[in-house]
Amino acid sequence: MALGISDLGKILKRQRITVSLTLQELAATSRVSPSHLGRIERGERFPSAHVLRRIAKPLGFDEDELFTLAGFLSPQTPSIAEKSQAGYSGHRLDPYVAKLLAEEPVEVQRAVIGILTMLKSISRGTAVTKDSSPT
Amino acid sequence: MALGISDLGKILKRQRITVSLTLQELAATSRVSPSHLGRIERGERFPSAHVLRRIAKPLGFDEDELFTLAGFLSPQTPSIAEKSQAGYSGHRLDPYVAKLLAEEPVEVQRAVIGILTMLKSISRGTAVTKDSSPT
DNA sequence: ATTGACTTTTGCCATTTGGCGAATTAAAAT
DNA sequence: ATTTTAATTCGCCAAATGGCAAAAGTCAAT
Repeated sequence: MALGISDLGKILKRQRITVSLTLQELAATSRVSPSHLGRIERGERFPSAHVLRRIAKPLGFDEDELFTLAGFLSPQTPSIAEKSQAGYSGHRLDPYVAKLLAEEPVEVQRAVIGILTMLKSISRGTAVTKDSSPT
Repeated sequence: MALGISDLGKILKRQRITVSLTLQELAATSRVSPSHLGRIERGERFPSAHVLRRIAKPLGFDEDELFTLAGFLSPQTPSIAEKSQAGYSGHRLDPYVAKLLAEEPVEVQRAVIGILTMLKSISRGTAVTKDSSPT
């Protein structure tokens, strides 16, 4: 990881200072003890996700921004379903398909995959590549 | 939060089963000990963010999806709100399904929907072995 | 200097996470 | 059935988190 624990501490402290909060004040609004916050800032402790979440807004951070900073979340996570519309060029899930399928219960979704897998293995065996697909 | 720890465990276990991994296999690819994974699944331990992050991809989850599920991230993310919020009771696209389907060309994806629609209309209208049950 | 009110740091401790190895349970194979 | 093998759970332990209360350290006005 590119980001050491003490770096995170420095970032947090700098941010706390620029929003001009004391450890106690931040502790009060975030419900994390001031001593613990202090140790986090000087790199003696590593904040858990819960703590990170609590101090995010009081410091003016986005939750996932802080998570990324802490190395919990990787820089930008491409979500497979909707989020990836613009991203993935070759392999992406058609939004219309995603929408329709999402309305089915999960068991049905999985069953669909099961059927698809069967069909694929069948067509692998019999080699029927007919490309006469109507639009 | 609406989601208890044992729910998360159940979710993780179900997902592990559907991708057909054993605890040891998941442990191997995620570098989390099988015993710990087992305890997490049956709700005896709560996974830290690090662990959550490690097991996300092997299970076919999105990182932030799992984080949201675990209550670390709030489901505030604009466009995908329903994905995690309406969440585990119905109207959401299973990430594993999405992943597999996304690897197929769009025509295949559409064809799958076509088949699904056919099956639904069949089961609605006639077909399915009806033994003398008047409605 | 000294008192006073704050802010930060430190000691100590309860609780939890997570790993390792052994034991138990489940599954296969002979 | 029994032996073999793989999978899950249990016991124990090291390490880390996080809180509380007391001990510094700061800075102002006396």
